[in-house]
Amino acid sequence: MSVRTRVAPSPTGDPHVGTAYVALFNYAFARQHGGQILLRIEDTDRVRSSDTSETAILEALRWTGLDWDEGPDVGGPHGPYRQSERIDLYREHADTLLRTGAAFRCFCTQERLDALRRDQQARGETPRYDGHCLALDPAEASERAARGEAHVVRLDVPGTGTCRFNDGLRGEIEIPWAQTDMQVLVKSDGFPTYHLAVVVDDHLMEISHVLRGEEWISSMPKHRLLYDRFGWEMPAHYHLPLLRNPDSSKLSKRRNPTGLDYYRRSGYLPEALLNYLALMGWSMPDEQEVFSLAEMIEAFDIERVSTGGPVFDFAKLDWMNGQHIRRLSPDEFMDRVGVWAINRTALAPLVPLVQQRTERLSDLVAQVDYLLGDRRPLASEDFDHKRLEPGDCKRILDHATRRLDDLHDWNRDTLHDSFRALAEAMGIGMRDFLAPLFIAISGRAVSLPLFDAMAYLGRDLVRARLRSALEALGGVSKKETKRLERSYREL
RNA sequence: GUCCCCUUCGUCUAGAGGCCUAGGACUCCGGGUUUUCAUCCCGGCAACAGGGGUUCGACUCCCCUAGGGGACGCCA
Repeated sequence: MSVRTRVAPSPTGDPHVGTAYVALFNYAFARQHGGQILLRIEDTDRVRSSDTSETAILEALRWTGLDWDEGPDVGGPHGPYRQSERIDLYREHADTLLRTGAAFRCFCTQERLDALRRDQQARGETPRYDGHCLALDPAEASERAARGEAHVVRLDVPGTGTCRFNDGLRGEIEIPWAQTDMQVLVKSDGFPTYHLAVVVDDHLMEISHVLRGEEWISSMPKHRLLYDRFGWEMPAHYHLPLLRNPDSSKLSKRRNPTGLDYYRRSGYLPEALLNYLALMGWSMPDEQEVFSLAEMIEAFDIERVSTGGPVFDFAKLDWMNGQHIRRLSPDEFMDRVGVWAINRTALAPLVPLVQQRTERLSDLVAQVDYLLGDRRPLASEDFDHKRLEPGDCKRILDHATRRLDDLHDWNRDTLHDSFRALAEAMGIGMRDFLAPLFIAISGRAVSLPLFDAMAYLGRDLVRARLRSALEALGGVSKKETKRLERSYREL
């Protein structure tokens, strides 16, 4: 049987470094075995999925240097590769489950479900659907459904016994069925949930090996049950460890840059990033640390993947990047600088900002240094201001960060509007409000227009600078975080 | 709270019962090369979570405890 793996991102946000991490292992594994890798877009969340996100993810993944044999952009024999275009397939399979009694229609209201969950949690139980609608007569249920009554389709999960399954890295794992919820398979909007879609697609797309994040282990019983109910053979599953913050929690954008865009813009070479990610959980048999993708494929062995959650270490990433940069020939080096930012496309947005402020061409570099490179390191004195206390600055930086995380369209005007509204809500004049932000973003009190600069830098770089500014102000304690959270909510 | 997973230097890891006086890399600290800096080279600090077993012998196997993480959504 030929090896087929897949990478299946959900287009609900910015391209994540974790996606590249999992994609890398899927890629190396498939290529190592002379198999194929495909890319599938998991856009079954109608509310959160967006085309913008999908485009950005594909582009970011391409930037890393990985590619795929089948996907929404390249086509292939198992398409479509976008789940939103496969709805009929899921409906058909849900019907099969309904017909065989493996699943049932559920008409319970959100209120009932919420109350149920509350009670169970109060009693210290794992929240789980109580099977209320299981008692419904299937014929009657489908009649109600046919009349258009809102409902979902749930998986019928046994209440007792144990589910056994195998994880390629950990061996056999047992989870009591009582821990597994009667998962919603089809939402009331007719779209499938992840669990139904992933099983149907992995089977139909002939995936032989699933390499995915560790957070899916607890969903294995649902998937195992679905494969069994469909009478399908289950692919081999390997759950990769999760990338961690320095405090060992799951890598999160609030604490670390998680966007691939951050790494690209900060001047990391994609091959260095990939090399570093490879080291997060895998090592060469001879412990060679600096290597190319081709060398990795050559030597890759899934058995050598370790299970402990690796902490993402920027110091080592920097060293790794330096290793790759120094190995470039002078010609390659010049080319890479060009590809990075010294090209017409990347520079074009800066022209309207700098041209009218320029008398000599040599003025240019000093004006854009913080846009092309890092801004200087900050100290708390940098935020001294005649009308703002350090506490005010913290509040502004914190609230700005929160507001930005909720901002969907990232451009000069939306940034302006959302900050104006925020300043007003906080009762601070726009001029004062912007002062700490200028420092945080540019490192200077006077610089190019703030919103243009932020638009140019992009989400990830801006988030990182705001966080580092907050740290320069002494950081935010747990207690302060709580207070700031409340203060933001009350705006 | 319940269930599951994980546990070697600060960090990433090697180690698949004797090769371990536990090796490498990053960071840090010394020293050398270099007009400065960086690179490069040399050296140093630093770990098998704890407790029971199994065995002639445990970092390696088993159990318990502790710690960390994840899951518990009509999100993926």
